[in-house]
Amino acid sequence: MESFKLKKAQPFYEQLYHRLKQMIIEGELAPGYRINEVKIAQDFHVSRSPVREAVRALEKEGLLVMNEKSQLTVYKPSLKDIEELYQCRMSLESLSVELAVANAKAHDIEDLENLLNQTKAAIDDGADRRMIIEFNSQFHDLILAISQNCHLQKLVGNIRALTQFYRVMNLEGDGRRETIFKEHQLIFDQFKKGNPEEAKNVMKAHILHDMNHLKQRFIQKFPIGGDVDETLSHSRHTR
Amino acid sequence: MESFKLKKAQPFYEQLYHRLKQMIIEGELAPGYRINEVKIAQDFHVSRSPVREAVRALEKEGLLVMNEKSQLTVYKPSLKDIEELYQCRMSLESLSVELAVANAKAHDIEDLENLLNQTKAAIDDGADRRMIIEFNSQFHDLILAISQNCHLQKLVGNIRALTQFYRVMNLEGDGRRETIFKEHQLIFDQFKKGNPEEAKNVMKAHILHDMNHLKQRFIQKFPIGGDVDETLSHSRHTR
DNA sequence: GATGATTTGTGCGTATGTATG
DNA sequence: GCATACATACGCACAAATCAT
Repeated sequence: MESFKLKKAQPFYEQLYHRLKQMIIEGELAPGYRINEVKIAQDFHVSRSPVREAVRALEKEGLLVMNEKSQLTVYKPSLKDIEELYQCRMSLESLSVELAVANAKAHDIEDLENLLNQTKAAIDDGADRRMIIEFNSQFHDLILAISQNCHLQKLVGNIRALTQFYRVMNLEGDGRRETIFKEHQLIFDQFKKGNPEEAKNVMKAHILHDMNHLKQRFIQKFPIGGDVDETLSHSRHTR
Repeated sequence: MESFKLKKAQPFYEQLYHRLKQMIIEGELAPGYRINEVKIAQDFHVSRSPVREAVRALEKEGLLVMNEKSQLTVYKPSLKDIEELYQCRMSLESLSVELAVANAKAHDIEDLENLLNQTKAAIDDGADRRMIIEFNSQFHDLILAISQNCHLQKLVGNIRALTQFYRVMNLEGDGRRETIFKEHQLIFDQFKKGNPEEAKNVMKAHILHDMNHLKQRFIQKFPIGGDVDETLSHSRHTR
């Protein structure tokens, strides 16, 4: 049963879109899980109309997948997806940082520095995983914002939902927090130097490292054929 | 022996999505035009439910824009959009061609060559604009297909709708058909040489040239503030 | 296959909110 | 402001497709 309360502010379909997205990314809706419009509607105490509209949007983002028989299931990560998505990220985010370095005003650089300082403090405090993930995401988002290209932001947004699937896994392993932080620092250095070309290279290397780490973790966790989970598709009879 | 499969009719919301998209790209629905769900539903003799679902999808693609008061209007091109979108294309399609050159099998290279030959023939025949646009798009699409990265294809698809807005304008001007063809040829040369790195550069240059040409045309056509059209918002009383 | 149970697709009524005069 | 017209958001009912037995 779902106890999430709907606020009347945004339209229902909008709120449902965000909430369902969050549920998928956080694993509340397991990969491969079959979605049922009626059940969602009941859980949220709304009709199917807004649910359907939200679902269409999630489909376009790849978080929900529809088969030939109009059945919806939750996105299921795979090794090939990691490779494909991180190739895309390398391409888009290296453009992002290139533009950002070229555009950056003094206060932008300050913002980045503050964010890194906060992150450093959080790491030293042994802050919880969720917070580190959040700070790391913010670093990439801030650069994106500084780059001042709305369409680029949208595109990165389009795959972000899927890449966030992997953010948790990305922190697993020895010294990952520190490694990622150091690489972010390297990117920041190029902001101070005002060198877009080199910033691009460092960003590309950073995302490549993440990708390689993820691929390795993924193979370790799901050695056979890359199938994430077959057992969860039955957890449907909640109601 | 192959069994003959009948296609099941697509759901209305799916068909509406494609049709509306086409209408927007081809200018049947003018930029800035205010969309009315009820009217669309009446025009297509369906109810508002499938219209709403189609509209949500188009919104996510940026072809329809919703303002704070829940009013929908058709996307309106701008100079800044040209720059932003073509920067994104440079990034994504240079990745695309890089991967494609690395992956390309003999038959892929043949396919590309055939396509270029057809294009050449069409240009020499003075074929109609629509056909040239189609061939040029196919060239980029084929490379994308060869690159074998589904997510990359999706991302390019996400901005394609908007860039197609500009494809017509892109052919306007002296010798544009020939110029574009020559640049496609240069890209193809790198396939034969099997040089991904250089293919990338040539592709980037190609899209940059298109962008610069478009910006110039755009300024010529809409000198004041980049506003495409104010007069068309009235052409609604079709029914 | 035939039948009942699910689930998706679609039409339509109504409430709420927004523009217009 | 006020009344009217109109657009959108949502709920609900029924039809069509699919699944299970």
